[in-house]
Amino acid sequence: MPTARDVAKQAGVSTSTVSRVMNHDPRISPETRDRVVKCIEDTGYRVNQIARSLKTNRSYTIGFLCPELSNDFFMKIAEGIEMELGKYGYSMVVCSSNGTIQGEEERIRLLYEKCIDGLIVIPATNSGSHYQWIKDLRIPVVLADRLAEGFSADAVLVDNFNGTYLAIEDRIRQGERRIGYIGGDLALTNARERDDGYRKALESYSIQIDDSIIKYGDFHTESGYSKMKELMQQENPPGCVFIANRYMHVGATKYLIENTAPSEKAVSIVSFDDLELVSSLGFCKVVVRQPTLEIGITAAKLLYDRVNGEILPYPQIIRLKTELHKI
Amino acid sequence: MPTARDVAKQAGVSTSTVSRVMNHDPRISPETRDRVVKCIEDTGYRVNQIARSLKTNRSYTIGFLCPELSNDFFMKIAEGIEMELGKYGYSMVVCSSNGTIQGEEERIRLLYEKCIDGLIVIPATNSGSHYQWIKDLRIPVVLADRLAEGFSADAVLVDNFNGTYLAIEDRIRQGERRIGYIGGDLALTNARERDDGYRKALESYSIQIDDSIIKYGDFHTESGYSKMKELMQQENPPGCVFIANRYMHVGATKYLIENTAPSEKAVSIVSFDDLELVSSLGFCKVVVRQPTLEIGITAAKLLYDRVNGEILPYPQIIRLKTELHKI
DNA sequence: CTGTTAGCGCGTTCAC
DNA sequence: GTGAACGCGCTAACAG
Repeated sequence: MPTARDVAKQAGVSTSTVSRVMNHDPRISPETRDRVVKCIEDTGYRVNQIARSLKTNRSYTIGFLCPELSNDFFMKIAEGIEMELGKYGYSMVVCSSNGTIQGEEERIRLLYEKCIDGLIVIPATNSGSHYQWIKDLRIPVVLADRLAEGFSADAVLVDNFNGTYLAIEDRIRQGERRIGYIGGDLALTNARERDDGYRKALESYSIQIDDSIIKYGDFHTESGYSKMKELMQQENPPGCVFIANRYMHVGATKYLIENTAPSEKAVSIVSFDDLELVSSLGFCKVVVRQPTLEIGITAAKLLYDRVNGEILPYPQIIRLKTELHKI
Repeated sequence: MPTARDVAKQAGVSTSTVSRVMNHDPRISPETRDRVVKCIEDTGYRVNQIARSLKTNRSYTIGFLCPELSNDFFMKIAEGIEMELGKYGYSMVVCSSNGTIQGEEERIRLLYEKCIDGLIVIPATNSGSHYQWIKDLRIPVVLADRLAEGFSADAVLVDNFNGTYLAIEDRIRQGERRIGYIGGDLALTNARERDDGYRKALESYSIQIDDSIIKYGDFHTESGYSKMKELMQQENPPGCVFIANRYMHVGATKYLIENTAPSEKAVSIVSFDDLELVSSLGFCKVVVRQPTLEIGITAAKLLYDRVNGEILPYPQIIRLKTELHKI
């Protein structure tokens, strides 16, 4: 591991000169620069970012905290973040909170000790007061996908309400009157907004809300399966079901495949987010698509601006548009 | 951001004492410790890991480099790594190589500058000579899922050959004689091993290899679709097809759903890795399951041992068992 | 048991 | 245009 000193010695200059060359300081003679550059290449010298960070107080590292890693949706967001911040030489420490507040607290402390320049988090629960701690330490925080109660901060979300509203409206216009609902945990703001969109759409068309065809899962596959089962086993099942996210959509579809005679396909599905395959299966008629990669990119841009002291109104709540996609 | 000095001043001790308290140095009087601990809590002091790293030459950070982030398989591995190394206070910088050597080179340099203690990589291509650079700099490297040519290192893989062999054998015993194959890019060692397993199984049962029903995709959904299409549009399509990974399995299944009359289900599928849904669809009869999370955990353990100078034969090539799962 | 000293590798004055 | 000197926050070596 050659250091600046090694390069300096070999080039017959001081370490400050090496530092200047590394940082493209203009007031350095071409000859010296060339000589130093050559020695840098010869020795294979690379700045030690740790040492640099200590001096400059910037780590060029940001944290990404989400409830779980093996989740396509979260990781698509991560991908967007990496794409965007990678351009500026940032790297990303990825942490899983395991869906708990304790997990989040632990990870946040860890990230703070690592001197991250900023943090992007997908809240695991509806509670966000513990984020305040790191924010007070002057680390910019950007929420993604969901808001958190008790914590006001920059956030990048999608238009859950309108997306859902339009999807339901579309089904109503197709003549559907009895539309069931499989939602997510209402503690999560995105789940709540989708819920609101569903109810508001029915209300707008003077359709009575029927609580017996409204079920709440946890955004995971199994709950999609079991909730769809509950719906279908009623004496008067809905003719169409809205499902609030992709994983529950998979589970619900699984139930339908296993329990529907090939001829009927009585039930249709409307869903937030689709998955491969699902569209070929014939159950799903309409999908609300969200710009997942964009969520990451936008959050990264926002964080970048905050880290670099860009003057923006606070907080920035950015809503990205969803898109109604008919299959 | 309070520092050790602040705590020291407040507790009326020196910074080394604070440091000792932080590091649980036993030779420190209970009274002093208590006083210092109290001041630590009062000030909200946390070690600056950057400064610590500079001194100790350990960052307690490892790198995880993989071809893409929005990939369930890779991220399941990442999850395993985080679970295991998180126990020891490590965090993980996640980078995407975008499937290219240049991407890998870039990221590796970045990670080196960040002074990672070790690196786990899922090779993007069959070429691995560029990993040598960081290994020569005394950073332990562990490969996951695939090997890379021109680079000998620790690796955690699954038993691709046997897994495939047994799956094919099972089908042969079920009376299947004409078994097609949709493989991955043979540049990847895991794809090659699965290929060998397929061929060897046919050979063992004296079944002639028929190149017209052997196709190669790229492990992504679209290629699964198009290769299955090619197979099915032949005059004499296979009655059973082995598919070498989950994403191609999804694509292939998609083709079958869209092009198979509900009554027939003429073709059956055997696959490496299943996905939700796929098992309910009736096409897939046998799946070779790999312990994905375990790959990550095992790679992390191995890396941990290397980082901590554990004496182990070099290189360690660990093969995890796959499991034949009938649906 | 605890304080003093030195230095990790770099960037940044401030001289020259 | 370049070098010497200092300090970022911490830990390790040596005293006492």
